[in-house]
Amino acid sequence: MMELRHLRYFVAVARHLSFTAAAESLGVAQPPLSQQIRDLEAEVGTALFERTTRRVALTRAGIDFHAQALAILEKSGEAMARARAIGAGAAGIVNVGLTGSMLAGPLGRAIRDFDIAYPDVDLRIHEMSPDRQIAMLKAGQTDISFLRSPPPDADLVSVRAWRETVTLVLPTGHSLASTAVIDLADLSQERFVFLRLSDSLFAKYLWACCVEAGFIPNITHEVVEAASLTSLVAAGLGIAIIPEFVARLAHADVVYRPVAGKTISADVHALWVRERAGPLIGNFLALIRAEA
Amino acid sequence: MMELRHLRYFVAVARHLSFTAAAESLGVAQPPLSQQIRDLEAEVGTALFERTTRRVALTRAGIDFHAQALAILEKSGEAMARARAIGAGAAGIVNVGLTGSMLAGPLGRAIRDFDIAYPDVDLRIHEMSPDRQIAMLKAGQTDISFLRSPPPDADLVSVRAWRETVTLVLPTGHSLASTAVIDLADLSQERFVFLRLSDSLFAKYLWACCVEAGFIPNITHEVVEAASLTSLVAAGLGIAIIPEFVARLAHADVVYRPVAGKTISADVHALWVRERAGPLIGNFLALIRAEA
DNA sequence: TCCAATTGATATCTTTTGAGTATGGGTGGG
DNA sequence: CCCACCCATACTCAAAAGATATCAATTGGA
Repeated sequence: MMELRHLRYFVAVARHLSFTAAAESLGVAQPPLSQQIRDLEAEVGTALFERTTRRVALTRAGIDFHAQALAILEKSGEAMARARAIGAGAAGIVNVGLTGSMLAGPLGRAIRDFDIAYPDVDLRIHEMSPDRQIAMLKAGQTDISFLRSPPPDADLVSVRAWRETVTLVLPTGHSLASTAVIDLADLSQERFVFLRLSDSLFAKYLWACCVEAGFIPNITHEVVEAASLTSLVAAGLGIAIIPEFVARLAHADVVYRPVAGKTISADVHALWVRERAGPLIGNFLALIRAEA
Repeated sequence: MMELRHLRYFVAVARHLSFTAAAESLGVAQPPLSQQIRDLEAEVGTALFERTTRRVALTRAGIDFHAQALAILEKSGEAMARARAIGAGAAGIVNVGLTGSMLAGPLGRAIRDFDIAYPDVDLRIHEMSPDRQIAMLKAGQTDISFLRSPPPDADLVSVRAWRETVTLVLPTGHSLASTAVIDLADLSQERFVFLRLSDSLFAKYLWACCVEAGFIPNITHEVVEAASLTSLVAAGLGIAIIPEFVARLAHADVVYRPVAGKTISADVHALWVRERAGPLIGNFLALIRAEA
């Protein structure tokens, strides 16, 4: 059975056109080299060298085989190097699931840093709704996803990637639009747009903050995507409290105001399937933490 | 050192996702298989399988390596098959040198037959002057050449490929143009165009035929290419005796007449460098002889 | 023309390593 | 909780690769 050794030996003899010289370059004695070439020729079924005791030359079959052998040896080395790089987390593909409003924060900078630090890694961004992100993760179509306060799930690992502060969003004509310092308790009579309470831990947390401030928020609409909140506010359907980085996506017709008093924070979590966690996920998270 | 065996074993395990099943399909026991995979992983430097005692799965590095390994194994088999085919004379490249006037005869049909019989052989035709053909042969740029009566050469093997009869070429207005039977002796007072006597054995042979017929030909021009003779006759510079197949290339302004009496024949020889003679040359010549 | 030097092939012995057998350990199913 | 299945480990054996010594053939030079 042909082995790469045969090819290595063959290439050496073809390069030197001398068994003695090739053997020396390979660090073996000449007779075993002759033996291996002989075995190779028997396996291939035709002579690859024309040899007199004085000159060694490639046959036509040998010339063709030499080109093939070089390619095979190179490909073998490449395959090992690639596998090694992937194993070490320096190469491969990472499919990242996220919502569009996520890129304005540390994640956007981390992606840029990652491209520079790991040029052999193909980082693919998939912008999706939060529930679709969960589905894609479980289907194995994405490797990691970033969500604001996702529901707990037994199959998924969830760690906090970074924490954002929040900001109040008001329509431009709102009575508080020109007020500099607004406390949460000042909003007790307002109508609110919220993230959907059933799957957003952040929404539940906000609710609790309102209750603590002494009122139950009057929620007129619940949406799934954080960036949609701003649009609803602009449409005059209520006011909202949104993560700071979402506010980076500027919108006419609204104004942003900090919320005074107790600090309200929005956590972004990274999620992945435990069994599919490759070394790249760790590398990526490390970069995000460096940016946050 | 990685060998093809490692790849074969790896691919088998990847296919079955089971060491036991893979070992059975390979015809080896399971422990050596485990050992070889272990060695491979050590060589590559990263795990290729994730194995519990219950399930075997490819790692990310393993998935990539599997694709590479399949490609390498396929390429290895191909390389062997190709070399074997070339060695057996069923594949490769044959560079054929010839003059344009040669293709009208058995050679043209043999080339067609050869393309059908040996589809993996690339037959390349190089149309050249006779002396250039000799130079190309010696330089190793062509493998075989076809010449009418070439000069003997110690470096070259020369065998008769086929024999053609000859025909007399006259300008249309010639006094013998309407004569049915013409004997060589009738031409003693004519002006002739000949192939160059210094390198054409055929020309020397024709000269000898004329002498035998009782006259010394009055040669007005000597050329190198047989097809040129017809053009010179058409131009009224003399008459010529040319190989039969050259007459296939019809020309206005000339008429062809057989030469009565002793049969005059033109031999076409195949030439090649003895050391560079591959099996394809023999195959090609066999087809030509079948057509002749 | 002949001798010496060089090179590849052959024979034999040694060493390496791949393969087989026996067995242990861990996990999932009944 | 135990059994069965599967991969890993330990040990032995055989096959094959490698080393050494030697032969045969060819070429270059005297």
